[in-house]
Amino acid sequence: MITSFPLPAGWPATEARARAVQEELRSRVVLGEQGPAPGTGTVTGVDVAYDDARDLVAAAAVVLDAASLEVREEATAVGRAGFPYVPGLLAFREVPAVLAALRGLATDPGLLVCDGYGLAHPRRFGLACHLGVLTGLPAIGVAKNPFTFTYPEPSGARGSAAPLTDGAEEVGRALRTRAGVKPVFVSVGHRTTLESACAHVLALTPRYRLPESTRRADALCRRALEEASGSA
DNA sequence: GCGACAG
DNA sequence: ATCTTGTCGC
Repeated sequence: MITSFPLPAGWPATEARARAVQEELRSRVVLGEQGPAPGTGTVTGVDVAYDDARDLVAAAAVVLDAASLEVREEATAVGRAGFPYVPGLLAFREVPAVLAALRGLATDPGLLVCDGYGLAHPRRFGLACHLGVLTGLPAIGVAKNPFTFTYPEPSGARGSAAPLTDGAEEVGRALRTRAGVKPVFVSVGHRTTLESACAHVLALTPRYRLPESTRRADALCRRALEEASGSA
């Protein structure tokens, strides 16, 4: 079923307003909190898939048991994308759909694992920060690319990490989740620390480069998009 | 001005 | 993100 996503208060219509919203909301990011202990409670992966031709966006939220990585609950939401993809403004394209999917969960999401950045962002307010602030949940960002940031290559061993930097500032970490495979780029979203975020990511990657939470959410939102496209 | 640029 | 064949490896 295709729905119309409710937009959060003050939702911007232009890029300039969107950047202003980021500048304003970033003061609400809570840093320094330890956050949930890796391997305990629940962890929720969120991801979004698109069908640009039909202007469809599908979001998925998959709750995993943090210890066993078994799926506890899943939810999806499909609707129209209300914002184009603009580097640095990804959240405005994905947040309404993700919030709709999260509202469909009965289980406590625990930690939110987002596909993209948190503090590793031009204005230090990436998708993971945005979702964290709007939901109040602890959140982290796990991206597949370093974006505009730089990092020294971490050693080839799983678990090795190197700082992801913007000038002299460490905005995240390049973390090797599989030996000899390109690292993932982890950053803090809300209510947790970079060390804890990296520990969570390692706990979520026993076998593949990307967190199980992300892989499950990715597969689910693609499926939801297929079903919606087929019946539209 | 031009290129780069999370998903 | 998405478009796409074959291919190497566990």
